Amino acid sequence: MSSDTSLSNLETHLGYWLRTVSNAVSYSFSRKLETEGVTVAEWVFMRILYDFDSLPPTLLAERMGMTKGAITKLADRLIEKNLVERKANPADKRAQTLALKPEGRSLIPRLAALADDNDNAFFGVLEDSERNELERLLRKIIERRGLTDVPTD
Amino acid sequence: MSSDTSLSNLETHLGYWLRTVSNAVSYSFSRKLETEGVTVAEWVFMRILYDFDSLPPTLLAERMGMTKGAITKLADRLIEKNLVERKANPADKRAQTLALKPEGRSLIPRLAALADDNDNAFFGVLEDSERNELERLLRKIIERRGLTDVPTD
DNA sequence: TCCTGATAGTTGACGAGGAAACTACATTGA
DNA sequence: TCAATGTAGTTTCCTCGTCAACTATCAGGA
Repeated sequence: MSSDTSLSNLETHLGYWLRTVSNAVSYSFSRKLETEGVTVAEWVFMRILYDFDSLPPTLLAERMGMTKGAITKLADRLIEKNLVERKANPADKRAQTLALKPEGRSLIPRLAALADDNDNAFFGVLEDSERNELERLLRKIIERRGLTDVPTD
Repeated sequence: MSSDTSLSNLETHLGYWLRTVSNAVSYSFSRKLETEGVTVAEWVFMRILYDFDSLPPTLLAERMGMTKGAITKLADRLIEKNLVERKANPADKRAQTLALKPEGRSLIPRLAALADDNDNAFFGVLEDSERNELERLLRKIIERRGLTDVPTD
């Protein structure tokens, strides 16, 4: 139909493929997490907290590539669900710190299992060497580019 | 600190890396497209239409992995911007068809250039062979899994 | 014919982020 | 000491997508 044969195609952009696969993976993951009443962002949030006693919202925002505002709301939701708690910082009344409650902590293994399942469902079709290569390439992009292009406020 | 050393880590999931890179790429792309007053979804929508005289919303939805409802709204926005038009189908009064207006069509080359730029900015750090491999792996996943895990209504 | 069930597209409620303005507190330095 | 500036989080408004209910139309029998 169209004319200009030299015009780049959707499929010629790696960003297109990346978005397509990533959306499918995340959508499927969100469906699985739904059974535990949790979203993908909430999983990431909690999984990060799992490795720390507590973290300030700003750090969470940075690690998750989200704005502070989004973290405030994410934390609100998790507190509402009784999975996370806010702790005041006596040394600085502006600051606070977020931590998993025992209820949240005990949920993590089940969520991790779902994450494993989901990853397998998609990347299990690749050979081990291919999975390694995919990870290497993705890491390389992040490494070289930094994650500069992400909302920071 | 945390206890269970056998628990899978965020970074062990390819889905995590995929999401991270994909978000960065899309976010950066959306910033570039903003200069032309268009979103990423609008670009994809228009680029698909560019290769056809016209398509029914249902087909667009399928190709884009979005719901019919989202397509309705996306089309509304593009019509509002005078880039796309709805055509009635005389043979079936329920059906309709979407097509680029000349204004929309003439915008495509500029948008394609931005897509090229963006792709380069991220994937230019890879060797040619690495880019090919990345595309191959992503295609393989889609091929084997189908795009079953995407909202369908 | 007309009734039943499928199909095309729309709508409204909702959830989740971004942007930017805002509040409260802290720090610095004249 | 205290004004100016900086920093931590919150809030409001906006956009965009899903979901599910809805309208309109069509197709296939009894």
